[in-house]
Amino acid sequence: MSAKVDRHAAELGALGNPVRLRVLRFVVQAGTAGASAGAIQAHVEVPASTLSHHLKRLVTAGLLSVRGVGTSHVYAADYGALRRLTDYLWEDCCKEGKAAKACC
Amino acid sequence: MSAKVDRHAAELGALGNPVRLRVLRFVVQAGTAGASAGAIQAHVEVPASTLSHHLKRLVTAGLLSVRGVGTSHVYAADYGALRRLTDYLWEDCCKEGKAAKACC
DNA sequence: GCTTTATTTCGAAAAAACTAGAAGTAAGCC
DNA sequence: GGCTTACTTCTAGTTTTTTCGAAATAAAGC
Repeated sequence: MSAKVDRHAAELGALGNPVRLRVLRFVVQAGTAGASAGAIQAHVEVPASTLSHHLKRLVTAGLLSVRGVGTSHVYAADYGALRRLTDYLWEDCCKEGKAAKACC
Repeated sequence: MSAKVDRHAAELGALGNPVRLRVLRFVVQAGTAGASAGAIQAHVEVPASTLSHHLKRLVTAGLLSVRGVGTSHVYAADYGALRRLTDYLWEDCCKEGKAAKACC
């Protein structure tokens, strides 16, 4: 029960960095085909070793998946995980509020 | 333009901690009336000084607002900010994808 | 098998986050 | 004015994050 909060907090923490957030959005926009580490690097413009570290964290958090294609590593978004995460933030919104309809 | 990414990354970073995520959900569920620091503390069970630190960060990130009521400090969620944040993650989803309808 | 290309792992230093006890502030009550 | 309640700020120690050059790995092509 508490594991759920921890997992989602880890996911949010993974997104709580400008470089990683830009990476995630780039990959989300790339669709199910995903994007290679090289393509991502061209977009975010950070050293390869730094990017690799950030990609690893996004994968560990479960927001991205990797697959090897030749010498390239292709990253794709886990849309299900992302949906569950955004839904979680709004879960039971205003359940205590009486006259509160404006919020959700 | 880059400020937007940075701001949202700061918001996500603010949510990237189990204690703060539990706080946000509690306050979101409390509706527009909000919840006092004391009520929040009873829910998350951390020392007052630790909680105060976390609350401050959520306010600084713009996800929560505070107002003083007597000796109490009442925190309320900024539903607009939260909505903009969750929308941002899905913005332009699959815009590069051809046969990708399943994701969004 | 050697070279190139693509990316990850190692290592190490600087910055930031997390935690919490102790002390401070501020409103309300007697 | 003094006491209580409700929080916040100060201070400090520990852990985590962030960064990136250099070295390592791994698949392909010649």
